[in-house]
Amino acid sequence: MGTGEIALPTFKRLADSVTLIGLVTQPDRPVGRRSKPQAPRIKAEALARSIPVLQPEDVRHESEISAIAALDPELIVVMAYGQILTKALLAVPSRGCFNIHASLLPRHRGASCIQAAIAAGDRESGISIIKMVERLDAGDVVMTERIGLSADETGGSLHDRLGEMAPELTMMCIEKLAANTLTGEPQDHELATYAPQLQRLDGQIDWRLPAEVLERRIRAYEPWPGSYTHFKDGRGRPRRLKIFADVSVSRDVRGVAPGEVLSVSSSGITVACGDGGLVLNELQIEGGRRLSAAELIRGNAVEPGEGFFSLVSSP
RNA sequence: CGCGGGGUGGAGCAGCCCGGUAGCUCGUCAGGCUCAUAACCUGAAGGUCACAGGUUCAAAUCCUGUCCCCGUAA
Repeated sequence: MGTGEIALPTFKRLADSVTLIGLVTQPDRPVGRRSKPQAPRIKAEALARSIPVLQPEDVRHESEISAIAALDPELIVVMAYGQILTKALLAVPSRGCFNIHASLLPRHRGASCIQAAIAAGDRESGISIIKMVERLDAGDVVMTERIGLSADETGGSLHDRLGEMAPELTMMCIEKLAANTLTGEPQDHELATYAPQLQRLDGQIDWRLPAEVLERRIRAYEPWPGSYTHFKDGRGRPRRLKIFADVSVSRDVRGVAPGEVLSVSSSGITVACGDGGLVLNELQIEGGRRLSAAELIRGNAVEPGEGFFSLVSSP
């Protein structure tokens, strides 16, 4: 069971190595500019291999569970599926349900575990495979693999690295399971943290936060949900400004209101934060292309003293 | 036909509302200044103003249609 892109490498590996009797993934959702329903990529992969695909709107429903049970699975592997499995479903496969989770559990349980690791400033993250229980991401850990995070790590880069790591670990897990040598270790629930699902609005920057926090968050939220703020253009219209992960922290910034532009040069636009300042190097005005600070300055008059701001003031 | 921006010399933008053959910053090329330079000075090249049709003496600018790019919603 899986939906997210991160599950693709593992899905392909499983399809090549074991008998996949079915894929359960989220229904096609309308996405994009013309609201075209779009199928998860993993669905196309499954169809190309003639693997049956189920796309229940809600897997908690009895009829959906029996449809899965009808396939008579020995094992269910879950990765970035997007729905919570109920007790009844967890009991379907004879060898159980295992979840491949993109963080070092018990740290960062939940949907945005990858972003959370970077935003929290963690030095390392990794993949955990757990035996699933009813409580979200709380089952015994059966496999773990760690990797270090680099200083310029983004959500996207970590996502891809973890996605590539998962197949190997998954296969090891399955081999041990087949040999009856798989053991699990209970999580220390006291240490658990939760990373709730992110919304677009979460990408709005609150300049009152310390620059270091924002810098990490901007990296974590790239490319999803992305980071943005607003500014007033030449005609005074508030316009959305996307901020990409090429940012750095500027130290000696004092006595300036958060959100105020401190300096503008081809080497970046410096904005005051709650503590310190952020130097923005790569930006995109809504409707426009993604530009370096140098390019943006040429056509758009950004002056020191102007304010960047949030349209929805967060409490 | 979800909502909203936008398509103007190589790049980023202004001009469009109040029609009269195009401007700014940067880049490129040539020359100069300089120990030197991404700095400065002088000059030059480079644009069917997305495309098609319409209105008009005259359209980047007004009207209609088409294509393309971008942001964003459930």
